Amino acid sequence: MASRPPEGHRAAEAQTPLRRRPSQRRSRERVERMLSCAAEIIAEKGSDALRMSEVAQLADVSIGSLYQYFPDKSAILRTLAEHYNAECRRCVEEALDTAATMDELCAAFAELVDDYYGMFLAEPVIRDIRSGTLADKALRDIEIADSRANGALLAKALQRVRPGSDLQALHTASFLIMHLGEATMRLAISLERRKGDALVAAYKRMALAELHRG
Amino acid sequence: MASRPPEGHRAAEAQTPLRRRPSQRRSRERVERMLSCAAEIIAEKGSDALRMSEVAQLADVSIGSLYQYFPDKSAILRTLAEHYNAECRRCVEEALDTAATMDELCAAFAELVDDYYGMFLAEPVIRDIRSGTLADKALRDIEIADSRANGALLAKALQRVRPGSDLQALHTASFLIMHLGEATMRLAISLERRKGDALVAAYKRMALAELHRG
DNA sequence: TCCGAATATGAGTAATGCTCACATTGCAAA
DNA sequence: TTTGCAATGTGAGCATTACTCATATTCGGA
Repeated sequence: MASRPPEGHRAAEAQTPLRRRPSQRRSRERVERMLSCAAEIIAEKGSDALRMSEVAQLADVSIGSLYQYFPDKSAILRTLAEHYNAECRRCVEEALDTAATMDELCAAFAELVDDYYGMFLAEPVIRDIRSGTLADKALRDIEIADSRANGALLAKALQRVRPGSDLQALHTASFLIMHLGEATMRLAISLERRKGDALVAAYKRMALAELHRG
Repeated sequence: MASRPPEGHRAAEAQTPLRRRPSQRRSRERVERMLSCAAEIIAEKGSDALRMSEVAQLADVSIGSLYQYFPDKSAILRTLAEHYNAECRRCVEEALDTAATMDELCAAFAELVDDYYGMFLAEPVIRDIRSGTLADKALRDIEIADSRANGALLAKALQRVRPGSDLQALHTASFLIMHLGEATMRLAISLERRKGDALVAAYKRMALAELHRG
């Protein structure tokens, strides 16, 4: 057949969900358009209602072109998810990296939780993609990897602030705290606002207590 | 095997997902067969790979008959989920209702977590249906309702053991603890065994600390 | 200007959830 | 027993949708 995926240059290259890497400007812009149109549709109707044909139509692109770059529907969701996760990770890193004492770290974490919650409330696409309303194994794996990455950042900060802790235990606890944070957000946004707020507050208390204990 | 969902006697009975209630013996047995065959397929290949045509074939029933009772595919999953949830709820109730002191309650809770984890590990159908690998809004709602019900049981026990607490806060915390317990299980079973065990242990510590604090 | 590679196209295929018009069976009253 | 109606059973076929592929077009550089 054709020359297929970008003949792997570096072995370590994380596999892009893209089937074909757009090299010319035209195609790069088209891929951008496909993604933003997909996000638009998700924001409006939810990812369950995402139809490949509709993405193509809205992006003014043929279905064939869509599949030229995205091997399947899930690849679009994955690309969007990874995009948003990378953004969030930067926030987490920035928030936690500056804390020098335990108290500062706890304050930073508390603020981070609120920011995260605010983002879930404000961003329909994030809300939808992470809402677990997805039948996508790959998406779940991405989410777990994201929790793990955020957990690593938290563990690093904890170790800096209170050295000498058991590293293994630190990573486990941090991973869990981050993952349960996401679970809490997902649950909270599916409830009426007041109850959601209360849940997030309860989670914050629980997580902070765990941080203090170590 | 079992005798169907509780034949709705009370008006408050939640609406069965069944489209039509089988009244004659033949049809009752057929519906049983449909459900157990569906469970069998899920155990073998996962609910993603569940095909209505395959359920019908395995249960030796026509597709038309399947749809005579289950309005759609999701209804099968919902029925199974509610069945398992009811079973679990009975365990939770039994475990928590006998505790008379705070220490007893904590011990009961700790044992409950282990039992729950064991069940997730042992039951492929539960594992699959609750694994979030589902694109089903209705399923999510059922799961949330389940957390809420289990949370109510925990709140009741807490109030008995340590009266005079803020009821509202108690319910919020209990709901969250139960829901995060499920989130932890789901995460744990998708990891290698050792790491899963460590996560569950970490969750247990966190939850017990929260119980003690109140 | 011209060629090979990159890119674009959309009619067509396959898989599958679900419907519906009709057939069969069970039950009870006549 | 017969009869009639409701409950139950059937499966060919419809509708939707993810995805393919043979072909056409465009781009970039020689």
